[in-house]
Amino acid sequence: MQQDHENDLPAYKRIQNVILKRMESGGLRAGDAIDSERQLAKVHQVSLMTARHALAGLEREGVVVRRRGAGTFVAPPKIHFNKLMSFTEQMAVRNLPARSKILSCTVTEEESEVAARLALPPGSRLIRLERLREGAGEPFALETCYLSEAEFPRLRHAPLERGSLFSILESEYGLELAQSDEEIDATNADARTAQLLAIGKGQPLLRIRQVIYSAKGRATVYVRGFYRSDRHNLLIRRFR
Amino acid sequence: MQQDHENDLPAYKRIQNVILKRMESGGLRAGDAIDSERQLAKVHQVSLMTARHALAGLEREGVVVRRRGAGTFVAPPKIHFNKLMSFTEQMAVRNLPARSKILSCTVTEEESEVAARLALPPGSRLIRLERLREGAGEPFALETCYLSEAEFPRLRHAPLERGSLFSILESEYGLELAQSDEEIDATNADARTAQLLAIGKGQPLLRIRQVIYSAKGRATVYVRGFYRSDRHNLLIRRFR
DNA sequence: AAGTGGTCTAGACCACGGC
DNA sequence: CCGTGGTCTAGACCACTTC
Repeated sequence: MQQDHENDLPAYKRIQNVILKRMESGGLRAGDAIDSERQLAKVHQVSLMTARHALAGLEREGVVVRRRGAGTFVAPPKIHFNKLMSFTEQMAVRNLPARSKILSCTVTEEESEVAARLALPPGSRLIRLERLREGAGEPFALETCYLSEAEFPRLRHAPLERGSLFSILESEYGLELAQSDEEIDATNADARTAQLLAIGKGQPLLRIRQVIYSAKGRATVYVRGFYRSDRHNLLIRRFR
Repeated sequence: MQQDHENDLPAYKRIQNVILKRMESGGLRAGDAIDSERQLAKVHQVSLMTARHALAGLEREGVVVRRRGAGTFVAPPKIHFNKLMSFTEQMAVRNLPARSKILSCTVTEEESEVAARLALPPGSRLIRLERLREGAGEPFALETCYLSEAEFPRLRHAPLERGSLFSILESEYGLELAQSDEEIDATNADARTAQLLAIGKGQPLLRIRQVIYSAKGRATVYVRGFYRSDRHNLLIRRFR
């Protein structure tokens, strides 16, 4: 007997899922003890190394803390540092209602610099989507994102007003987003941006230019955003 | 026979060290194949699981890439994203000469908000060090950092003009810096800051407020910095 | 002393990659 | 096809924490 039985997941992942589900459902709270390796091995009918593998994976992801001699415990609620999240998700964390107004959605062939950042030849046809982001009824940010039209042909006619772009990419195109590299600086609002964001001209803005990569390492989306610095705060964690 | 022989390191760490040493010495370059699990097991006289454990650890740290069916390879040189670096170190990466002008170095008891961020009681005596950072002869940033005077009594009389604060803390006080949490937004330069940074009043600045933690998890340094956005670009990597 | 995680063994079969 | 990493077994001893 070996490997999976009921479905095609490896045993260690099944164990992880059981634990994760118990945490989501509230059965396990921060600080609570998780079943020990030996208990898990017995309950799930696997060897000790497999139970260990499951817990080690959860520890690497930060959802669990292991203390020798003591046990394995649910990690304290993690603040989402350096997490790539859609605007919708960011607002959800803050418990704010999110809305997006689509200002334009066109195809351009003349943004060669953006094309280069997406590793596409100059002159490539790019979907250019400009959106005004609102949280709690207040304008929050002005975001322009670019994607290859060849790669996402139907996207222009998708219900972009409703769901987030991230979720459409993930569900409709099976795209798995993995990471983003971002370039951050400060600028002053020009007249149009100021008007859209309902602030005075010359007010300071955070400018974030990000290249979002898929799990396969492909540069997939380019986003340039201007964020009201009185409404938005970037939180970053760095390591030595 | 089991566990270590020649020294008190676990076998999997000894294997890792052998590989790391071979990479440092140039014997292994980016893209080169590492010995397979089975080879390592045979060479180091350990079981397959132990050799696997060694490679899995190296992969987690990003020094190695594993491809099923193909092998394990030295990872491409990693660009240092989200790395906590001193100003001096940042300049060194860019090959720019770094200089700092100390504007003031005093003790304050009235910065209760900063004290709170360092987990000190309000009214604590704090060293307050204000420095103008210059790179390539141009003013770059205005940084004010705070430390507990009780914890670093001699620091005020250290040669701060010369070495970086980081290196003094690490060498003189044996302090091991581990991470920093940073809050980033944009502001406009006020009159004094503008003059010091040699820019026009109202020009956009990146404001970074960071709490630097020691390896023991203790909040040790608080830094508030204003960075010329025309000279400085923040690079960040986020993960999904 | 009892229980925990950390390390380790000596094998096994599977899925995948490159030739 | 053969070699690779991925998963897994059924145990073992050690170091540590908690009681």
